[in-house]
Amino acid sequence: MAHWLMKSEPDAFGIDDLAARPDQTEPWDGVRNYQARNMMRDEMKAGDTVFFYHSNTKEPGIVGIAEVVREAYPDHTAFDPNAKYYDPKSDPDNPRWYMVDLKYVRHTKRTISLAELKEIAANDPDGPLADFPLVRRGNRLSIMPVTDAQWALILGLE
DNA sequence: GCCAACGTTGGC
DNA sequence: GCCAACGTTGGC
Repeated sequence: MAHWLMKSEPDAFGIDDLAARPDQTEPWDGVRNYQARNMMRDEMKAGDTVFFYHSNTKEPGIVGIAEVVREAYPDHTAFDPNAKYYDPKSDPDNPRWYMVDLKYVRHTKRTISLAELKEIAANDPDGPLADFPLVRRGNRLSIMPVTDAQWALILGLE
């Protein structure tokens, strides 16, 4: 089972919003980045576990865990001219954008902050977090893979 | 709110 | 196919 980290702005859709959804499940629509799309479309499998990350907030960090419950299917919001992430170049017969469904698993016991993860990476340059994209300067990927070692280390910080 | 980093667009 | 301009992300 693979692991992932997915970013969301809590002002737009946070871990509490996911927990409050019917069946605690939400389609992860609006991804308009090819690298992120490719990971969702080609690699994410049902049962994969996900660190839910809050970005663009006072204390950015990992706040919860979710699970992939539906594998990639076309993101229909790209076809809707009234949708926020409408993309006129995405054709229903040849969809450009995909989404998965995420289900809430639990909150982490505390926020595992970006600052803390960066510090660990800096103090252990050969450790599991050394090549974790999240702690790299200028990283803007909204979806990234998490190795087993990274997953275990981060969960151990709770 | 600033701004660095980076992806995308479009002219040539 | 290059690359400047532009838009977005996201930490601080």
